[in-house]
Amino acid sequence: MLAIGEFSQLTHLSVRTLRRYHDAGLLEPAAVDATTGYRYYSPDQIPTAQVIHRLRELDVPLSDVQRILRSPDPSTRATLVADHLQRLESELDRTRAAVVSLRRLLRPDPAALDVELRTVPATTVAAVEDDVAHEDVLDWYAGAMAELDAVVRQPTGAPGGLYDNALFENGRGHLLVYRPTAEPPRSGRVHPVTLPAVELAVATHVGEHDDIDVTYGELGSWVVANALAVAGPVRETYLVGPRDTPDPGAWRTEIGWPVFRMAPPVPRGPGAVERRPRTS
Amino acid sequence: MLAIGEFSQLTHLSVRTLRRYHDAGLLEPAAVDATTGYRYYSPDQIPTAQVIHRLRELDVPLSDVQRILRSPDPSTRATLVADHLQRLESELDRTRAAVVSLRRLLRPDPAALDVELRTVPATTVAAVEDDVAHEDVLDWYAGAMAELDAVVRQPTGAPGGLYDNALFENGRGHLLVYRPTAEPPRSGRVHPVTLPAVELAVATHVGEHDDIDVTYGELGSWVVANALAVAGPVRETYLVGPRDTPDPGAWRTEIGWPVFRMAPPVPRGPGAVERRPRTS
DNA sequence: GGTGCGGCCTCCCGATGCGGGAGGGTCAAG
DNA sequence: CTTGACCCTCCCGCATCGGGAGGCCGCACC
Repeated sequence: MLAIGEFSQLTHLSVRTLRRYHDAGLLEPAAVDATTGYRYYSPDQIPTAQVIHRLRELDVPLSDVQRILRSPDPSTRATLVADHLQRLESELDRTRAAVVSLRRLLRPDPAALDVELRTVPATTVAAVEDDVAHEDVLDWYAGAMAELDAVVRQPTGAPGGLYDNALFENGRGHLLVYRPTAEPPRSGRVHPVTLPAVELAVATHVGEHDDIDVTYGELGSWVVANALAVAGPVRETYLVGPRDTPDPGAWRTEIGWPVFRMAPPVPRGPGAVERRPRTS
Repeated sequence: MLAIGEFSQLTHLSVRTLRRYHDAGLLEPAAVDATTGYRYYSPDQIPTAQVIHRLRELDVPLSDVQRILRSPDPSTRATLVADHLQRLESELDRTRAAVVSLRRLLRPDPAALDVELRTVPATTVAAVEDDVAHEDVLDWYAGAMAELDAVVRQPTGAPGGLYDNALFENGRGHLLVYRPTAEPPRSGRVHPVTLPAVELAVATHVGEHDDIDVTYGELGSWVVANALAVAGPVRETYLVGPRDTPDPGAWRTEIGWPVFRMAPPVPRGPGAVERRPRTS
């Protein structure tokens, strides 16, 4: 039996941390003196303590560590651990993207962005839509696009998506991906949707999506500078993407921000009702 | 001028977060209405907001973000950013090591560790020592070893180190690295030190140090199982290391834990004083 | 000019995981 | 028994984010 200080030396976990893990039910001492409250650990607990230590180094939350330790058979355990490693991978991707994006932001003199104002008529397309949380977007997108591809046989244009602004503001929002086709089918999650007519401020993003936020920002600046206001979900159109060519440098994504001309500060005739709608 | 909600849409930062960044002095709105407290942002602030967003994605603390933004010339800025990328790199290393170590811990049936009890006489060696914080250990070690190598011309044995237990318990502790030699010189930080005689429980760790903590734990179990107690700083001896061969699989590190035989629970004669010292 | 609702404000609290420190009991060498 | 290291509990602070309450503001609409 080991006092907490000795156990601390053997496991390289601080005494404080060991007490916390006890309170959290993560690593119960083999014995606790009922009168003094002294914790005593068994040498058998060293491996467990080390597993906890390593998982914490991987930023696995304590609750998940507990779940891993509680799972009795090694295969469940291995699965849970593998899930976390997966999470680490995707975090790494995110980090990589942030670095790319940051580089572009800090570049001394960025090239001016080409923005085009385009009037888009209402269109009926085959679509998949859902309310999705920010962190699930990539997975959801992959699934939805795959389903669209499987169902839509004869697309008449590039695929695209509509992304609710609330997605970024509140962490979740309404997403819609679509593929234009002559006779939009109804199958599984796929169903016909009529996209409303809008006026779009359109810019084209070149390359991977790592730094697409920068293009978003530049487009946003342009919109504001031209006395327009944002109205409704952003539209992305995937002109050239990974499905078309493996070369990321050739990818082209159109970003279209629905805009409304701000009402000029002059008296208007009774019929000329053109208001800036609420941005929802 | 943009209200906070519009600015939020353009930058993909939540309204709450924008307010926090204002309070923190990170991103001051271009104008604040004195009577209502309404924040108004200029489109020029979009790039700044995005830089903040990206830096935060890289887990740069707000205070450092502020420092980066406040630094006027781009080269200082680039240096600060590069420092953080450096930090990310080393974190990545740490993560990789944790994964390796975890794999070994979760291996179904680990091979039993060979432990040897060895009596080591007092030795005078050339040493560099210091109080070092946990996170600085690797850098300190590299510098100290380099200095030793430069000064000690004719080593008579493998290099080694003594590592205070407090290093792991409290996050900082006393470190000493040494090289045995016939006439320990005194030069710069290098000076002669007499290592006290100890009885060591010795195990050999094979390969990189990623999972050396696991070996530590197994050695610790052995020590406790054999009714010994830890006394004093751990000793590592680098029998074969990166300086000897580039093949990590051939590296050999001896871990020696100073131990004291626990006093048997029988009355002792007056001269037979053999006590378990306090572990400090 | 009034109304309604969405946007904005401030302030407080919780989660997370770690450490610092106060105040006091326990253990074992001498 | 004394002494000093060790252990206990409890409270607070850190950083960053989100939730929610309670209330003012502004703008489209009538």
